[in-house]
Amino acid sequence: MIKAVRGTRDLLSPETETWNFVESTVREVFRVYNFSEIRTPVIEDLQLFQRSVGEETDMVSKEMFSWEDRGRAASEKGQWLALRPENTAGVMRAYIEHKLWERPGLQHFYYMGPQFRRERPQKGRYRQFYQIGAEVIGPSATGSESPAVDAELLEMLATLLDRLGIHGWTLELNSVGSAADRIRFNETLRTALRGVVSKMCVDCQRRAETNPLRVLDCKVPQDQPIIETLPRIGDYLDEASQAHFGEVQKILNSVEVPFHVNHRLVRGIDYYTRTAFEFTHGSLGAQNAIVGGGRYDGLSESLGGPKAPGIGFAIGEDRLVMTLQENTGAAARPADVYIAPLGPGMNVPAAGLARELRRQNVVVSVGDETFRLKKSLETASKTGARYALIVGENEVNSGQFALKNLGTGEQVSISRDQIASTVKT
RNA sequence: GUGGGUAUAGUUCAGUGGCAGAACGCCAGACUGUGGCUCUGGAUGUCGUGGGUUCGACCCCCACUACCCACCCCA
Repeated sequence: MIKAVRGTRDLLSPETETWNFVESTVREVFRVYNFSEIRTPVIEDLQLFQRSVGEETDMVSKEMFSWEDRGRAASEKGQWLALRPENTAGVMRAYIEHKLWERPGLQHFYYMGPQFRRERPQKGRYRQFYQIGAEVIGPSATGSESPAVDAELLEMLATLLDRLGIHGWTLELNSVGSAADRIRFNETLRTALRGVVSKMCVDCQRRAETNPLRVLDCKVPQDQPIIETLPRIGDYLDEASQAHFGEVQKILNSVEVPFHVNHRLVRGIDYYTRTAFEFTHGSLGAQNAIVGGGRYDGLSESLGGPKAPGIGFAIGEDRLVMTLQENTGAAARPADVYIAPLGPGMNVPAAGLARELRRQNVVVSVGDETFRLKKSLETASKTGARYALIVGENEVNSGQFALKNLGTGEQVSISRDQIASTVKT
């Protein structure tokens, strides 16, 4: 048997109803913040991710699906392609490629779609997973660097989660500083670690070399007291970054979006600067982040574009749906009417009736003339149809159809032009 | 990439070195144009794959694969 490949899965009804609910709510909420949709390709040039996400990150160095495409001629070298592991880089690529800074004002984008990372699957983590994200990008003159943009984006997320009925989320907020701040802080951190790292877990010993920032993220209980003694990035921010971070918090407080500052929050993508954040949810097990994001003031330049600061986030849709299904059980959407053709030749009038009703927006499901009535009614009620419409010789001859309410058991005989209105009320 | 667990019917799971099981679901009949309830019957299947031990393996051993959970990383 051919099966879905490792880390991928089929989404079936009724779960797809929850996905549709999420996506339509997202479109509604994002619309009032005046974001518009962007769709970028699933396949991109490998270099796009090497230069934005960072060559040294796990995402690029270990987790990417990439391959060399065939050249046009057999002798020609092919281009290295990759399935996108995230969507911010693609959006920024499109922004630069189409010179979207020429459009008036600050650009507000949102996207939803599959992303691909070749990781070991586990709860809330798949090789093909779905992200819903938004990005705000523009030249400095459009106000793209303003802390108000950060706060607005976070407020939009809070509104979305509330509207979806997700309770118990927490917003963790930090500032990772400018690129220059990060370099200075990394030096300091490395120095500080030199004295204590031998007493820490093996992972931290490795991180101290490869990516010292991640030591702050360590969850091993024995390491916690040591981590408390390490320098905080908050103390190494330049004045502008400090002011920015302060203003973001001030606005969030004023619009009553609860958050807490987590000085140890760091993120695994190179392009993040200043504001970094995560929304987490307790019910998810180890993969508890449902949203992650931050500011990326230098990303455009690193992709060869003009200065175009921005900020964005990505929601893990798979994880979000998981939290939702613990609260609300999604129900499959049944038909309004199940048409039961009864006896030879009845498929023909049944098809005509079905077409007529569907034109009036009635959800119709049709049986087959070979079914015995008992079987038709049974199928109708098992699949949740609200009404059964019997189409037999008697009905066709008289023009009066038997319409049975499957909830109450009540049955009426009505003419064909009364069916739609009866069923809808 | 590392560690642990699991693999038997459509689903959830029992099971024993000697005929492959239950519940639910599915199909049919009882009831020829009236569902839900009930009763009766049926099909469920390469017991994950490949080797080995054995008179005999779904069971014991080895390898592989897949899934789940965790690490790592991230959404």
